[in-house]
Amino acid sequence: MRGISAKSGMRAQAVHRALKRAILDQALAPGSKLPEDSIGERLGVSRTLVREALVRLSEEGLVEMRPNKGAVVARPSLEEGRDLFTTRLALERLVVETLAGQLGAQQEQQLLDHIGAEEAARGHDQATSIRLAGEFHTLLASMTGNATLIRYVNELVARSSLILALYGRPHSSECAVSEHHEILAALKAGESARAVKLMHHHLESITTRALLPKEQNSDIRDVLASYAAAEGLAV
Amino acid sequence: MRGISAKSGMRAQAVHRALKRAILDQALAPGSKLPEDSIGERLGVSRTLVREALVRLSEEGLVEMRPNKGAVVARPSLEEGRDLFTTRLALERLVVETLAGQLGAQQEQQLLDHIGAEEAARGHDQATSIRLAGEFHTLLASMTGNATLIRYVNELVARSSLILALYGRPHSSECAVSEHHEILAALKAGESARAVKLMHHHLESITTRALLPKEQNSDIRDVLASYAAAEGLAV
DNA sequence: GCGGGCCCGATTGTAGACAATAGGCGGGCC
DNA sequence: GGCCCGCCTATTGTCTACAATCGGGCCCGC
Repeated sequence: MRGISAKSGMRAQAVHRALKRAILDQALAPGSKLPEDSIGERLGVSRTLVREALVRLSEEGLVEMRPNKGAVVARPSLEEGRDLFTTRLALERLVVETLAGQLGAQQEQQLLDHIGAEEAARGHDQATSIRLAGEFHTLLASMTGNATLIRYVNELVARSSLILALYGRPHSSECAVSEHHEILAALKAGESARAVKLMHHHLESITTRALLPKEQNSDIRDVLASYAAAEGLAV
Repeated sequence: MRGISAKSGMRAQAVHRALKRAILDQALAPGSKLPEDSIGERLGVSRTLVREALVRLSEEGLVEMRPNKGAVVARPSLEEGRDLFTTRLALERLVVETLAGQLGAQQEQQLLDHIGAEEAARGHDQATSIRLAGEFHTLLASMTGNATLIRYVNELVARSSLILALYGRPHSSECAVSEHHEILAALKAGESARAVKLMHHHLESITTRALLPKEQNSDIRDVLASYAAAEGLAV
């Protein structure tokens, strides 16, 4: 079985996408080791291509390459996470400012459809729900037509998944769908300032809802308690 | 002569820096071909390392990799340039908002020193002058301590050099030093809004001073006129 | 028993060989 | 004479082999 099929030149890209998806799906959790041979063997390519993919991913901030020690899925600190959301807000602010009052009918429909899909997935498909929530933001960004902006928003949304995977509560992104709808409404109405305010509130609430619960749980005994219970150990 | 000396693991990075510097110095002009063997031979490394560096540079937007056709120094269109500056403004706005009223004495001195260096270079050393102008912005960004923000501002400043190399008038960045000084003053005074406004004006004036002279000169006859004159052709 | 240094396996770092592709050149066909 | 087609070369795409490095375990001296 060759997971990667296509012709020359596309395979490096395929490896990159495969790893990226695996990371974003949390099939590869933050901190996981990424040995070049194992990956290459599993994907049917040589270390060369795996290496290229890892370099790309490290440039995107999804993977950390430690010299002579191998690559791991990035494990951003909570502070890095907060900084990331701060930066993300600055860029998404530009997105809504650019888009306010400028959406074509087709784009509005596309956004409505997307929100519909989010509502459909809500509650019964956690993984899809989270993915769609992120894609709403990348979809908005893509409508600006600003290549640099699109690229950065994509990167930051992807990295946000890592942050939420590490520090987010379960179910924390559930109630965001209505906020997406409000943002769209403000954009349609051309109310730039309101759209910015809504986006601000939206991202802020993600960080406070999901991130702030920083109960400095660095005591390894507490951390291990639930695992111990799951294994029938330690009372 | 081995331009690259250091020990294992650092050489790929060295190649990357060498190429990046060459591009930013315009020793490698936008559009230049970047053949892997020639570069490797010149730098005393194998194509493997050159390739890794090129991949990194392409992720940073300084190099464009066309499948099976080799890499070239990126040649952003004028529209991409404008979008880039729009995005850059959004991020630098965050920089000054973050920094306003927060600068330590040591940081203020560092910025003053830098502006001093800019003034010293003004007029008689064009290349240095341009480089220092960019570094003022990366220096500001670095003081935020926001890793993501720093990284993106660095990238955009670097790419801005490409844009200015392609579309900028000579001497266009000469009068910017005083604007840097004004921004610093606003930051010291903690006047966030004024700092934002100054930064906005500063970047805007770069784009209008240097970029806007977009006299849709797509008629090849016009484009060639000056070259013809320089060669004593075509009257 | 304990600490430190050496050896060894696993993994990364780098090079060079081989395969595949693009684009130019020349020959042949209209 | 011009156009199309198939070789040919230069260059990229990918692999495999070899060298360097890290971390862990073992042995030894204390």
